[in-house]
Amino acid sequence: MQQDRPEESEAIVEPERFNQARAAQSMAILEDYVEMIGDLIGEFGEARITDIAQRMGVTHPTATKAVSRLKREGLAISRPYRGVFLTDEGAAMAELVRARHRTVVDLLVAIGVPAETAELDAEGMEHHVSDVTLKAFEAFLERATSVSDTIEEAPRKG
Amino acid sequence: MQQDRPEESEAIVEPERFNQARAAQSMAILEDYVEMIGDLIGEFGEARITDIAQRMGVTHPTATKAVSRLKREGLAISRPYRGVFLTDEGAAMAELVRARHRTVVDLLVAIGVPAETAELDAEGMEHHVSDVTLKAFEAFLERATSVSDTIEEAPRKG
DNA sequence: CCGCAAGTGAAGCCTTGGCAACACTTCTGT
DNA sequence: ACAGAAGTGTTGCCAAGGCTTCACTTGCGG
Repeated sequence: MQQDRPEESEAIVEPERFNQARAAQSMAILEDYVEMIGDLIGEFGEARITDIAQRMGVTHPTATKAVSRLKREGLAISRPYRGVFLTDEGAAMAELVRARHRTVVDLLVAIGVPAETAELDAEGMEHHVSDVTLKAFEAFLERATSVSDTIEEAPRKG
Repeated sequence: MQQDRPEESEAIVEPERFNQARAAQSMAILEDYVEMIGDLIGEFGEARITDIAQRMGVTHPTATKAVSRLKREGLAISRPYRGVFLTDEGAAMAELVRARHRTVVDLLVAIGVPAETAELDAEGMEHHVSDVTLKAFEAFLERATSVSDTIEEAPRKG
């Protein structure tokens, strides 16, 4: 019953994608928090633990712990009983994450996914979208947009 | 500096997508193991802990623990020092996961993502693709396929 | 048939990301 | 000015998913 085991090369390549997926996962929450803190600072001028916790749907100790990790990673700073702020690095990450999120949502919508579903699914998917894939998404959207312009604007003008 | 806080409705809806993403994440590893076990059974007639561990890129105790969880969830069965097998439920899940994986990879490729990158990114993304989105992917692929048929076959026939 | 290598299991540890409970600050209204 | 409410921090707990180490079965070769 036992056939030959896969070649060495296969055996080594296979697990890599799982390792990569796991690595992406460990960044995912950090990215979510950074983006959220960026949003809050944009809206209120500061990000408070309670607000972060509420928006992330977790309790405040969980948010505190996450912020600790962000500080350890050099993405955020904070002083006791004061708000949380992003470092330059953190702000840059927030911007990238936000842009990627938009692109993923736009792509899903362009593919034909309902906007609300796109928003929900993008939240989980976005963290696994590599730079290469992101570029492909952008290129596709550009093509799709010009096509829909042709279709939608022609009658309007006519 | 402090503006008004968001409306109640926003405050409640916001966290939902994170909760959903987290729930998907907790299923992700289960799905990966189930699919992998299905693959191994298909190839060798049985799935052994060592092989599962090797393919997943983890040590064997980790695989053992994962299998324990699968058994607890009713997706797999096993006896000490014997292989691991899927229940009907587990086999059904494996099939769904496999099909979804293929669809996601195909979609990425259709969008213009290099095959190898598509494979890597799909591994992480697939677990966050809802049924609605999957349906949209399938519909898009059907359209894209017929279009490329038109483009590719026309010159061939001419 | 018996011993040793490979495979498996079990225990214990780490980190992460949740939680609740409790302690302490800050802020606010009287 | 101060008491209570709201916000924040701390501590300790849990489960999951990693790991290493060690013990035990299995199964195969001599």
